[in-house]
Amino acid sequence: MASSGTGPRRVTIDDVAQAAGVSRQTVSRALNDKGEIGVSTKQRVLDTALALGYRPSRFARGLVRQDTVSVGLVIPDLLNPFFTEVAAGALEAARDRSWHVVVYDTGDRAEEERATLEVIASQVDAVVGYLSLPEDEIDKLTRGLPVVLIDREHRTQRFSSIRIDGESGVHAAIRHLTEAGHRHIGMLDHAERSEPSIRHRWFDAAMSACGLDASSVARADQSVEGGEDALQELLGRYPGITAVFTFNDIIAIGALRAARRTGRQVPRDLAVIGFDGLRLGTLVEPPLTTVALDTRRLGALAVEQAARLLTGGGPPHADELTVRTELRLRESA
Amino acid sequence: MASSGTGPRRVTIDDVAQAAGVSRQTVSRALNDKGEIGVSTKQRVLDTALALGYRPSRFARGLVRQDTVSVGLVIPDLLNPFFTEVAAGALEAARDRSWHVVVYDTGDRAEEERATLEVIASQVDAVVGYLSLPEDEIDKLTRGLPVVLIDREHRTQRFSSIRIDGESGVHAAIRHLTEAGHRHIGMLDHAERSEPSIRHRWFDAAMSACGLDASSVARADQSVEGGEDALQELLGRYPGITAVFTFNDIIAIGALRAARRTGRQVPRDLAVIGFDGLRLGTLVEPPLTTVALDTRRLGALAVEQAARLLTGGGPPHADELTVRTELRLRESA
DNA sequence: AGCGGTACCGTGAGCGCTCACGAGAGCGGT
DNA sequence: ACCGCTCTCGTGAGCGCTCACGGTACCGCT
Repeated sequence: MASSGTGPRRVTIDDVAQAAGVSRQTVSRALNDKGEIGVSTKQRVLDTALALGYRPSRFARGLVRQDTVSVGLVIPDLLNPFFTEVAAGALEAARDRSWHVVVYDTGDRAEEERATLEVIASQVDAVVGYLSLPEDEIDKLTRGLPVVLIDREHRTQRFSSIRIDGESGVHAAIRHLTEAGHRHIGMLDHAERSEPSIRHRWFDAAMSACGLDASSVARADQSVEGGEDALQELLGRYPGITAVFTFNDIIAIGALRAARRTGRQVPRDLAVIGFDGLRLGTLVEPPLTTVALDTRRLGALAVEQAARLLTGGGPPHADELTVRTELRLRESA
Repeated sequence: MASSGTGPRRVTIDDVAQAAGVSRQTVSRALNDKGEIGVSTKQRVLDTALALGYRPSRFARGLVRQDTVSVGLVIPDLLNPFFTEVAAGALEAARDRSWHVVVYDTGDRAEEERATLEVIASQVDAVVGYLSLPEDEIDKLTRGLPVVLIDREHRTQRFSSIRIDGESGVHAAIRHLTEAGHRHIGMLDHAERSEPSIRHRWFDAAMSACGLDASSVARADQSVEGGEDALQELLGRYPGITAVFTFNDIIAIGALRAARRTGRQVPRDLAVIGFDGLRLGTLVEPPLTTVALDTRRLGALAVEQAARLLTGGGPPHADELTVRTELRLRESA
């Protein structure tokens, strides 16, 4: 599985000790900058250690002084800017705790996720991230490991999760559109697990609160291309649409491109509002209006919750587990 | 430093063994799905393990069967799409080897990089990434650990590095511009370590090969805003400029924005060519012409080289350590 | 009864390191 | 000469786990 093979035995602390004519403990002292050691001996030990190519075993060290924590961060696709930002937030929070973060990119494949969880269980102290496997399977694979899910509903008490509260944000978005005179608003939903997404439910609620019909929906892959295709389909099926709300910014950007390609001016001919508030949205033309949330906080909260689970700290306040959203007006709507 | 404190002793394999009325070995067999164990005993052991909340120590396990490798990936800013892609490449290559990747984001601060390297030395088997500290300091902090630098020149034999060969790509870019009639071409260089970058040297060489003057240069921070500011400055100092080549795509995108803001049409009034070939470049308006390289391969090669260093494999061919570039024509030039 | 074989399970050792302790040397003070 | 103390270094134990053994029970067969 790895490097060892039948190669030469690794250089241990005892080898160094013997070569330098001292005891293990003295070598340890030299390497860890502890006191209780003469300067000349220290230098001699350090030299021989270097000469022998000695490198302490992190396992042996970790075994005795149990002071390092590492979390596994599992995400479907690091190249998706949304997950990148989540990861960045997690890394930052981990750094504050001097935790180590082992990152796994599953490529959005269930099989990879399974394999990752399998191997992760024996490598980290907690798991954090976007998991898509069924709960019972996750439970089985992680065997008691603390698990923090991000943006996912779950039934069992077995897991924690960080939630996104998009209700008010989506509401504000739809209200904004109606105030601009839009009556026929469509949505590009994400195609996950056949059932409609939570974001779609927020859309439904907001639409009916405004007395509008929310049935103009198309499904999109979570990619720019997916957004392009889906907008084409949506406009084909419901030609009267003057505005779209999308599952996320990536899809919205696809919609922007498709709109341009079909000769529509945004927002004049078609208003577009995304979801996530990615930085990327400021770079496209026109800059994307979006229901923004603090993505980095999403990752940060996840590791903080993992920390609580690990130390057995009390249950957190609900708002420590949810991030709120707000409408961020730019130029696409 | 971490969770332990004076908390209750952790549950060990012996605790489980005692509670289940069996030996350690039997517990081990149950947990690792080895044979030589009765089904009923196995179930009983598994149950008590779950009940006690037992989780095997990765250190103890790693110590005895030394079969897990992990690399530390150090990058200045995960949110910079370039580094994101490099990281993705590294993750993928690591997955192929079933290695673990511990990611550290230094935020481009020397102090963080130092702290990271310090802690990394006792946590991983090799270090890979973008390091900006002086060589001797890196050497001191990593103490014999295999280190693979990306896109950085180095003097000592102590390190390996993955190089970018931008010469032909930049040449093609400049040639493309001259063939389009441009005579006055500027560059937005990155402001690192006061000396001009290697990319700037390629620019110099390509310009003089075309018989042009390469002195119109401004320095930019490695961000969109940095690119905006720098283009303003460049156009202020050299008003005759009709085309710019930039240190990277991020800066180029800033240039695009600044051009639009100042009422210039790209590429009609100003041609822009970036460097890196980020996906992001396809999303901006107009799509960015760029000197493209395989960023993900950059990361992948780095971990592959780390693997060679770890196994003491022979020296690689030179082209296994460099990635080439090519001009990718889109619409900004 | 005796034998080999199979299915289970336990025992010692050891992975490489650090921690708590103790030991010796040297030195000054009384 | 004695005690104290400081500085330096070594020794046993143990972190939690797996591996290579060795042992017991029970089966069927000659």
